[in-house]
Amino acid sequence: MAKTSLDAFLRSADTLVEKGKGESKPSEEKTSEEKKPQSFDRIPQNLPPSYFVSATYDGKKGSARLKLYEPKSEKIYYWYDNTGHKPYCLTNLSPIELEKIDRLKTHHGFDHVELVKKYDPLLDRQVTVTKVVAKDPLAIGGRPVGCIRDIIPQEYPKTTGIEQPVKVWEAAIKYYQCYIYDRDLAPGMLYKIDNQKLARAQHETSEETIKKILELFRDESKEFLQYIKMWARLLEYPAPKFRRVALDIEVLPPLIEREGIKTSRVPDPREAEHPVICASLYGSDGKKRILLLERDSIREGIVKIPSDVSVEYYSSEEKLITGIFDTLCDYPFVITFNGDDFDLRYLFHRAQKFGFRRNQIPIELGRRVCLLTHNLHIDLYKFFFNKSIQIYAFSQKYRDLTLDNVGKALIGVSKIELTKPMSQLTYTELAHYCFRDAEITLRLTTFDDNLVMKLILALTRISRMPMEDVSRQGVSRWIRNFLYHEHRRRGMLIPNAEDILTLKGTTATKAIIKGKKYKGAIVVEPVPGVHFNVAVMDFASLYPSIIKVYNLGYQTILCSHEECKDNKVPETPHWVCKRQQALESLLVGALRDLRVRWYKPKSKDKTLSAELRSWYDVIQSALKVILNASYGVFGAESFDLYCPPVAEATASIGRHVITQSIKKARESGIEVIYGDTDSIFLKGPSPSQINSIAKWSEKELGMELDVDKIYRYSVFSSRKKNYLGVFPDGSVDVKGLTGKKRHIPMFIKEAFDQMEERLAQVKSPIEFETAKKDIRKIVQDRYLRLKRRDWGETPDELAFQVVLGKTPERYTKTTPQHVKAATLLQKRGYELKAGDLISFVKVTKDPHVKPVELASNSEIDVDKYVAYLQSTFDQVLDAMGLNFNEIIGLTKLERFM
DNA sequence: GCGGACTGCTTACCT
DNA sequence: ACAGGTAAGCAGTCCGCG
Repeated sequence: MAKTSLDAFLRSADTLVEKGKGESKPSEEKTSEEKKPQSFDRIPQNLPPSYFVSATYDGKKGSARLKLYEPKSEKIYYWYDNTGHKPYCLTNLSPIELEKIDRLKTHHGFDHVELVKKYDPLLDRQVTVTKVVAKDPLAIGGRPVGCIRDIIPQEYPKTTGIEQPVKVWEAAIKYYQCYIYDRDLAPGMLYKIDNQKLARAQHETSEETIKKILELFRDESKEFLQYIKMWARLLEYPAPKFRRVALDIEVLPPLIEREGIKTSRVPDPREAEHPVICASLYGSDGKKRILLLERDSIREGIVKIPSDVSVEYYSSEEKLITGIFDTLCDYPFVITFNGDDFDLRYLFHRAQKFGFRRNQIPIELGRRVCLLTHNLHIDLYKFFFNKSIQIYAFSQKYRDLTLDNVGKALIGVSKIELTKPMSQLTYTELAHYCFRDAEITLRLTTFDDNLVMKLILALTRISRMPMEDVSRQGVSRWIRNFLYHEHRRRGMLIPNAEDILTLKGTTATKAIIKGKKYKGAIVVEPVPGVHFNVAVMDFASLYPSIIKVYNLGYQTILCSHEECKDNKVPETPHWVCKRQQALESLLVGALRDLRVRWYKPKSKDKTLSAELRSWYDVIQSALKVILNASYGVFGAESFDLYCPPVAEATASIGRHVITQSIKKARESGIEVIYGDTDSIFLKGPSPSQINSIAKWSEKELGMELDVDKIYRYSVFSSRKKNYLGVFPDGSVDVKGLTGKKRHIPMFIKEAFDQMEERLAQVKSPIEFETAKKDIRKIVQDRYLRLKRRDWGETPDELAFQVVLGKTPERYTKTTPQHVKAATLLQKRGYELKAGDLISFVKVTKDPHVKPVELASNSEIDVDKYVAYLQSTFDQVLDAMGLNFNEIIGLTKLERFM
């Protein structure tokens, strides 16, 4: 092994010469015979219980290939399908008619046809369709032209006597997904292989728990209970340890001159023109390695690297790349940050440049992804990019999608700052820089007891997708997938999106916002002022509850039965089926109930072990992510079961429910000071009043309305979605106020925070009066500091920070201020793209904005900042009976002038 | 030619 | 590539104005 310990590293000069001669060949040794069968190509006769983590189609074998993670040896094993399962699609054209299509019969991928019975959920009846079976999945629908789904004609001339339009179903489903559905497999669960047969491995302790869970739902229907049981089985199962390695590479691009400054461009992974000079591999097993390419240009003295990190030198780039590949194959899971688009893609092309043969590169190159042949690649960039994950799993803790930002926000570790170009770094600097990236990447998956890995596993189980897919795709795919799975399991035809739309595509309400498809939620006009003793009641998962209780789904909305037409959705012409149960209603309903009644309470149950509690917490947050999107997807055109009236009905029932609740509260003599979508803010309610409202809701609406939080007091202006509440423990809940928004200058935010601190101390209306005096002082002080231009050496504190929604060139309709500033930056040679954060200040001279890094104190337009200070504080001042102008000492006359 | 009223665009937020 | 509703600031447009 060409490993050099720290000591050797310090004596690097000698080592360099030695390797330069090529005497030590780490890579060749590692790929030798004894290694290979150990690390992959494992096709066992019998396999101890292993987690089914991924599935693909193997073109050479012509069958599904599953990857199983065996948690004891911590290795990936393969299993190839041996049941003869084949890809197919369905059509309503009869075998006789299909027989007449020459291009189908002679298609190289065509196998045979057979008749099958299915239930058509749109027609609500049994149908017989033809299953067109193919030899390989690409023959069905994988290619742009000439695949079976296009060959089966869409229209027939009248003379043929074929009346109904010809349809093809289920042709766009990925083969491995189809395989999972048909065999009712559960990704993320334990399987074993007995005599070459794949079978579920049971888990004893979770069966005990499932009995307990079922008892919670004794009143529910048998069908519903089955779903509770199915989900509980998937979710109770504990998670294994995932042995994994984080990878990060550094590439050396040439220097270019820009405005006299030497910089470089980000290397293009498709071209892979420049050398890979460093790679870091940070293993969950504690193995930490830095692989460096020897370069003549580097001379350096004594260096420091933590002693548990091994540093290895490679005399050529080929050997370095081989070294990386060998390690990647050693681990069942490989973690990167943007490896799909950079690290793995670069390595793939770079290896090709060096003439590596296809089987020497363990990377499967896709258009948007880079998977690994023998194991699994999780790209954390894709996972953290997911909006639902950002908001609901990590409550917006990170906003900029860079490794530095996510690292800082979630684990408190930043990237190492580079002060010079890559080419001028010493080995130590380079090693440190690269290593830190790999460290952050791995630690993003280990923090909070491996939260991220567990979350991905939980989502894998719910969505029934391979781990690689679930970590890369959005919530609408997850939801579509478990719904598709259920269709197959129950012998239901999976409808084509256009058929749902033709039959049930209309909405009837008018949205308040221009350009939206239907009316959404209600926001109650707040009662301005300071209110003491406020109880906030809300419906736990309102929309999922509605979907469950009102039996909503694409099948049941606007169904074909006369008898159901009187089962109207309030404020709409829509009706809901009384005969059939919607799949969405059952599946989403069961998930909701499990979260609210089991996982959420268990995640806080101190009698459980910390380990179990943490698992339950993962489950409840995975469920939260799914449930929060379960209504929205029906209104999203990109969703494959897109059904606008389902979304519209959900929102409409939501409005009905909240309106009824407000009415009930007022009738009980409680003042409702605010409400938004699923919540009502009650002023000074008695416990019995709260109790009676909760009871009423349960009985009349069939939904749980509970106290969510209590405020010692709350402050409302007349603005909706804008308020401040102080909890009994003194912590402050700020919603929607400008003072809390991320884009405002620190200088203003600081003043706002001071006010918040002061408000936290207020316990009674009397104390409020003295707090008001202090708040006046806070505002006054900020105002005077602005007037004195007293904010520091640089205008940094005054910078607004706004995200670029798109590349600057693509703002064609207007040019907002941050875009003006961005353009100025571009002129200086910065490359800007969507998602970049622009920091700018307001100045007196013409475009009135300037990027903060180009601005000086003297140019600042103080009046603009005073105006901004005013509008920020106005949101709370008027509620407290204060006036900004009066505070800063303007007389009425001065204000008028 | 200029200012006010208006609409539209954009971002950040709430549920 | 889940929805709609709200606030705020600014860009751009229209219209009146002897």
